[in-house]
Amino acid sequence: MTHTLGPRAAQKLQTRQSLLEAALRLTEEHSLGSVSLREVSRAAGIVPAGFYRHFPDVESLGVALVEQSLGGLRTALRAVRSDRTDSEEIARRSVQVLAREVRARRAHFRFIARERYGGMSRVREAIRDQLRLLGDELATDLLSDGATAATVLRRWDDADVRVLTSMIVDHMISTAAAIVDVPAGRPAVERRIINAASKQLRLIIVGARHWLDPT
Amino acid sequence: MTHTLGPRAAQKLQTRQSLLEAALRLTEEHSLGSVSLREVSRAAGIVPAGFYRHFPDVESLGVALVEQSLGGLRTALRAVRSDRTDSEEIARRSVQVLAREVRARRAHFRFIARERYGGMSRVREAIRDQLRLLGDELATDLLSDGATAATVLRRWDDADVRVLTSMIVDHMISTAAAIVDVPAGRPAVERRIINAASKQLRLIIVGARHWLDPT
DNA sequence: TGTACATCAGTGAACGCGCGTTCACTGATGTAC
DNA sequence: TGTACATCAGTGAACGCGCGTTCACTGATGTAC
Repeated sequence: MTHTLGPRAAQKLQTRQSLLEAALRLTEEHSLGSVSLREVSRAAGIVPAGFYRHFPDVESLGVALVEQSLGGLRTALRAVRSDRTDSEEIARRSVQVLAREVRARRAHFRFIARERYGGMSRVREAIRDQLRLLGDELATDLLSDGATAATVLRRWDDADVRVLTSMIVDHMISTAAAIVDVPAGRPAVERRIINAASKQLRLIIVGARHWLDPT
Repeated sequence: MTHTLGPRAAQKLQTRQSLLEAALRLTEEHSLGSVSLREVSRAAGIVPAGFYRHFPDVESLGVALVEQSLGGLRTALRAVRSDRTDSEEIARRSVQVLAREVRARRAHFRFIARERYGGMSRVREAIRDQLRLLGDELATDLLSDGATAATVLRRWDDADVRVLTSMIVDHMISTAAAIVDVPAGRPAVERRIINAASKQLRLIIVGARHWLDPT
């Protein structure tokens, strides 16, 4: 059985969370690579030496942050696709969920966009792994029995399906990056981006539908 | 008239170039934000104080690097599209040119991919501006008289054309980022990425062709 | 329940180091005559 | 062409500062009996 945490363990968890949140906040300005261990510790309200009780270095904290961020997104997207309708509908709603998630956890996505290519190597790796998982899950769902998309996609070979899903995932992350870059308080710009993203995703789907017989 | 540079000005230009190249080399490891003025100067073979004869700070050097990198890509792509054939052909050759450019100036593209979202704010801005120009140029070319694509695209409104071209540009940069991330000496992986990228670009084109009458 | 000892999250001081920036300088190149 | 002065790319030393890491520590929480 998982027995309740004692006060000590609970406090430790809370401090750990403070460190993660502090890093997220500091990452809005620069990338994680230029955030110092002392800065994070200070922002989390502990002394620098205390940092080592939680992570061996800032990069490891970054890896934890990736898992927290993209793990959450995966959960949210799984929920959308679970009650499945046709692929257009899934697409439209996926963008909606993405936009909602991005708004709700803007800092997390800014972090992912920042670090995806710009970050420290283990952080980049962690992101790549999580995005691969996202693509795999999407492929499974698209090929599953219930979805209408399956009737088209079942004629594709597996490699092509993965090409498609990784394109969709890429598009998702680019969209998140673009939304996150919108200066605060410019909802019109944000709406334009979301609009464009929906169109682009629909364009991908139209392309997929006509892939095997382009005329 | 532009008269030949004296030895002094020529030497200055050469040092400036050394600084840019040094920054590019150092950027293969970390992002520019965590490269120090002293590191760059050292790598370029001058004393730290000498740096200020060329740039007020590392960020400004970054902006110069963006212009050098993406300016070159724009020139190369303009050449591809100038002898125009049908859009499918343009697409295929664009990916080829991109792949060739990326191989030829790998460090430049790693830099762009790194800094696009992860970098310092003025560098990000410079990249955004250059990519917007790339998208504009592509839109102009696609709508121009000679291209077959024009017969389809002329029925689109301008905003939709820009949605399409920015999608293509995004795809291009993602592809470059992916290629650059390939560990050296894994040509098979690189070929797989280029292959996938070509398919994805073709899928975009198929989608565009059927955009106005899906079914 | 009470006691004696173990654990360990967080402390506070100390260290050596590379950083960005300043400054007065040097000496080769450039310019005016 | 030669001379006298101006320019300015690069020098070298110095500064104060925040950094990552180490260490012995404290005192609240946890555990065994």
